[in-house]
Amino acid sequence: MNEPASPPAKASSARDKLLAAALGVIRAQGYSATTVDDLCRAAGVTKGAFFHHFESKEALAVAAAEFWSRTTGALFAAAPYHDHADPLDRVLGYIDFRASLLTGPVEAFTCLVGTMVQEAFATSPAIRAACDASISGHAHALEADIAEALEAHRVSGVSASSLALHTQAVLQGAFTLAKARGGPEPAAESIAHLKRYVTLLFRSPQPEKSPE
Amino acid sequence: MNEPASPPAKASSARDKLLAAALGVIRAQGYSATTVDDLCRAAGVTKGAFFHHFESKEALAVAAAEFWSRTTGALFAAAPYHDHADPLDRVLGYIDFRASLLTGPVEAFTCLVGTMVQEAFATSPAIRAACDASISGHAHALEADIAEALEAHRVSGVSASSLALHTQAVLQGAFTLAKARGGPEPAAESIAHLKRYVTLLFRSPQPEKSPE
DNA sequence: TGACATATACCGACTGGTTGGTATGTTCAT
DNA sequence: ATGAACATACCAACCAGTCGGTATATGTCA
Repeated sequence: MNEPASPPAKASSARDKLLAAALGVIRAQGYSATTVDDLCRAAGVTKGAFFHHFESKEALAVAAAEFWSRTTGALFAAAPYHDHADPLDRVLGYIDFRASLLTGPVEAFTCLVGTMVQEAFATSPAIRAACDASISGHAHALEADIAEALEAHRVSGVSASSLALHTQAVLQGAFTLAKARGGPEPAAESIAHLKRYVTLLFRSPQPEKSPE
Repeated sequence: MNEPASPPAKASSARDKLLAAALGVIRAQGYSATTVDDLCRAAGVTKGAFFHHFESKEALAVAAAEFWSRTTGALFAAAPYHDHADPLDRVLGYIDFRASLLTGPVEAFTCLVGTMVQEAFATSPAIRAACDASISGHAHALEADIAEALEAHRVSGVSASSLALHTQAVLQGAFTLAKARGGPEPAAESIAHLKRYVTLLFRSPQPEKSPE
């Protein structure tokens, strides 16, 4: 929120190790089932270091959500799909890029904030808000390309923000199915359906009536 | 699994109360954060009764997933969308019915097994399997109508099972977004996108090439 | 009929290990 | 020597699960 700009420009090591460890441990075990000791063990730090850097377990979760936003934000910002000239190609490229990330064990490609918000939305307003900011922020980054594509292809009756959020819903649901099934296959298929939806939406002849 | 047919044909009261209470409590707090005492308090029974009927907390979760499948299965079986003559109308009616359920607080319309599998998929094979059975079973109930509609409208390149599973992914993702945002609106919009996808899929001119 | 056995359903105090968090240091760069 | 960055020992509350007991229904044999 309102940190003093940046401590001494060099972040403390234990804090970074804890945040990095939290991404993996919480995605695999969930937030509630993850103990402070689990996180300290995974990060190779002591409990004293944990509570030196974080006021509480909940504060670490909020910081982890922000850390997640930063690291995934950088990953997507550096992805090659931005190079396409046509905005629709950039949107479809984003979807392909998401599909290409579905490798390794399930806990390695699923979403930290999606997992956390499921457990904590009703009990921790701070965690809920941090997870919302992460998902909504990521959706917002897509919105410009989607809006441009909608205009270029004269698609009406669909808002860019709504479609951007829908892509995130499909991805979150794809992760849930992957967890239930125990593998990435259903997630890959769902993302393929999402791509087909976007393709159909931008290719279909425009109806003159506006939907509800 | 292999119970002696049916105890004395009259199920025990404490067991039913615990299962019914579990649906609400676990959806609001998550599985790990829900204690056995929480469940006993909500059900109005004692701990002795809990462990008389369930071997462990994990066993209750598995039984709750099965109970969830039964009760939601009955709800959807009794829904009016089955009356449509056209199979596509039944599929679209199902989607509308799902949208109509998005009322009240978030924890009242979200999915028990989707919530549980997020936390337990990596730590409890039994819970993961029970949640998978619930989601996959529900998808399977849709598959017949979808298959019929695909054939009637000569849609190719999309399998009924894949599309059925995708509807569940969208719904699960819609719930995740609703939890993050704190209200049903994003879920309703995502379900509207799903309906648009199905509509476009069944109205679009068929390409001769088959997708990957 | 009634004494006795058996089984199920339930009660609630108790336990041993765990939990998030604290109190009190120590180390080390400035 | 001062403060930030750790480390270690500790604590009270909490947790899942146990255990000895009670209540009640049903069967059964004399």
